[in-house]
Amino acid sequence: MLKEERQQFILNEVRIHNKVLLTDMADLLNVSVDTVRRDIKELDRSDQLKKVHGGAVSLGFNNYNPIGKKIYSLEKKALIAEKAMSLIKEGQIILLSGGTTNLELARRLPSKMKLTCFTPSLPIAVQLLSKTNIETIFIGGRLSKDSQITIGGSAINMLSEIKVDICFLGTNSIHPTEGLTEFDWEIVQMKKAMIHSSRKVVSPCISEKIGSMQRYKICGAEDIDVLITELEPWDAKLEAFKNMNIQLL
Amino acid sequence: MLKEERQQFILNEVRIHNKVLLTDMADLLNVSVDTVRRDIKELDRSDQLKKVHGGAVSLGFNNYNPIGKKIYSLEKKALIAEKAMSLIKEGQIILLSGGTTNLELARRLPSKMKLTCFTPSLPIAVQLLSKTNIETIFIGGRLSKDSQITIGGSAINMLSEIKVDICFLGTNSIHPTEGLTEFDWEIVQMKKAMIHSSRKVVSPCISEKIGSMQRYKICGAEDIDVLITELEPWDAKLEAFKNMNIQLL
DNA sequence: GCATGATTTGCAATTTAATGCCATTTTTTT
DNA sequence: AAAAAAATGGCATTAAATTGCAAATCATGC
Repeated sequence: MLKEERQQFILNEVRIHNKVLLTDMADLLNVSVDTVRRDIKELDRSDQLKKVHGGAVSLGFNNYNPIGKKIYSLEKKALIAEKAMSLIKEGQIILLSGGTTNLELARRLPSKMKLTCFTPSLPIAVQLLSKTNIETIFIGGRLSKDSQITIGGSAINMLSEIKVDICFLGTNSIHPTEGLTEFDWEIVQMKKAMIHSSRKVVSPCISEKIGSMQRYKICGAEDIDVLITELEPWDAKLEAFKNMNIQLL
Repeated sequence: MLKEERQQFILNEVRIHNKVLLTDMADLLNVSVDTVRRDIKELDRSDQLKKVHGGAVSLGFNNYNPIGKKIYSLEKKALIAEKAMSLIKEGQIILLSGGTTNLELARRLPSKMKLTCFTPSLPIAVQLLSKTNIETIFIGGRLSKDSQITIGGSAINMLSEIKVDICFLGTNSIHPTEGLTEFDWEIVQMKKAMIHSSRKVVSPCISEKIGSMQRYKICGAEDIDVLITELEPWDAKLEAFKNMNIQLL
């Protein structure tokens, strides 16, 4: 196998997953990690990806958390995404907020399923490009560099003009009494607008985030219709949500 | 077997597989690897493929943009992008249409330059994410899967609400008398709206596209302010544009 | 037909590049 | 602070490139 092929492969993996692990690449390509490291170093020097400790990430899609940890919670997010899939039916209009869990969901949407999909998230839009039967409508606005979604008046304005069947609301913090909270004020505004534009609100949320709280409130826990976690339905952490008319998945 | 035949065969293999191994070719053609090496060297010198350690790959083998399309005539586009850079000044508000030439331009924008940048192009937005001082505003709308830009009423609407200093209008076809033309009607609408929102219209355009024509008209050649090509200013192809009050770069 | 010169091809010696391995240092995680 | 994972730099091994050279092939003009 040519060096160029290998590098192309790595680049391709990065394009698809937004990140790669050195060890995975070494495994898949049957070369030593040193070689992959050298390849990634070259690709980094030629600005085709960004080298990070343990692997590489695609340019622009900055992974602020270390890559190893990310992979770990990725499994939970994958599980949540699988569950979320069961809520989606052919022909529906859905709205995907940002966040890596929703990105996992977007990745899993079958190419053959006819859907209309609104999103303010750049990585999700990129992911949806490859799904031939999904019509993607991007919510325009000012791009926030760290969350990689559009925010601001123009985006909220565009949201105010739509009504979708289901909104998958990437959730950073959820608390039985305090509800859904966020660190960033502008994102709060976006999420409020999203809830307002949706008939049904689904909150995919990994268990670590249950019970946590941040500065600004988006809505009460009772305002969401479905809570999806990677936990089994009888888990203690979910107890507090059981008499709230929330469907637990 | 003639040398010509052999080289044609190699070229064909490259076209089909995007790569060839030196040893495979030597085997298939029953000649020594030295011969194949010499053939590949010749083909490389005449720009028909790219020679690499151990074989050859097709031209443009690793010219991928962030979303995964190959960029052809990268060199020319890079040159145009460099020229275009000279038109941009700190603090300006610019509008970048889609197209790979503009993508090259976006790639070159210095991270430290303060700019506000509107774009309906997904790859360009991704590229701009990593530029810390550039505020990016994404024009929302329906995403066209092949051009990877947003189109449709919503996008045009958003464009109608802005006014920028310079618009870099990726150009598919330009003709001295027929003006700028496009194949896709929806993109025509977008480009018309972009022109309308801009004080100054710049058309970066590789020389192959000069003189060509497509189905729908965007605007007359005289409606653009600057034409940037990779050619020298005295090139014959540019003659027709010289008495049109267009700045040539 | 065949001698001549140019081109093409294969071979061998040498140089260069790619890869893997390992000891050491740095970074990350616990 | 200790342990684990990853990065770095040096070195050895192997594969490939380069160069020079000689043999083979070819076109040509006589």
